[in-house]
Amino acid sequence: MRPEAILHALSDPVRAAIFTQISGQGCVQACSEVAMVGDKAIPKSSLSHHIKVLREAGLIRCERHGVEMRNHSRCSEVDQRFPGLMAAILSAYAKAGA
Amino acid sequence: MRPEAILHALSDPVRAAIFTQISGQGCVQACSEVAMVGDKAIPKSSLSHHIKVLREAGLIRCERHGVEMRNHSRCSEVDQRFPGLMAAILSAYAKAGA
DNA sequence: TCCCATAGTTCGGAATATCGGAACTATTGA
DNA sequence: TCAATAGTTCCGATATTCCGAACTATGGGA
Repeated sequence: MRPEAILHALSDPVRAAIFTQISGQGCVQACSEVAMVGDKAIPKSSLSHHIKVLREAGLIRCERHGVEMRNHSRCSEVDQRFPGLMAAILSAYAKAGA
Repeated sequence: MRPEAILHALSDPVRAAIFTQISGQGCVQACSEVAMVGDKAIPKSSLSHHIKVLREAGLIRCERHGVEMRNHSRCSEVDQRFPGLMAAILSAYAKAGA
């Protein structure tokens, strides 16, 4: 879980939005449920790539449940290792988006 | 001053190291003074590019003083806009580097 | 003034990464 | 076994990054 990977993962607004969705809603979402960012549809190959980047950065964990993949946020683990980082990043995006 | 630009700028360990140097030492450093990261020399064209990325992200300000360029950290301005962000990122790198 | 040294920037091509459509794989239910 | 759903992988187009070489800008002598 390297800081550069985390920052890189979240330096893409689309991935940041996906991660916000995943960590917001009870920490579980199938990929197809995050396929819209704003009013823009994300092609599924791109979505798959984004999910992979988030996973490899250690930000989410993915489990197959039947035919779908569930994405769990790993906020608390990240926060334990890098206190305040997630919160600061997400609130920066929230502030800028507003 | 967009969060994605800040995260992108600092998602490169070399740039993060350069920024740490600039914001550490009294907030002023000529480019040539940050040309070493660890024991690795940064080619000056790359350094110039890195400085530009940091500048465009709003993380530093550059002023020409005679023949040299002085780089000032804009920590406090960034912190005012996105509280805790800089500190969290730099401390994450510090922790990971150790 | 002219030339040189110093400090950065810009150019350009090679290496690398990203995006997204099309084809593929995995799982479930009929 | 077949069809449908959910993701992944492949691959070509595009965009980014890296860095050496050439260029620009400033100041200090002779």
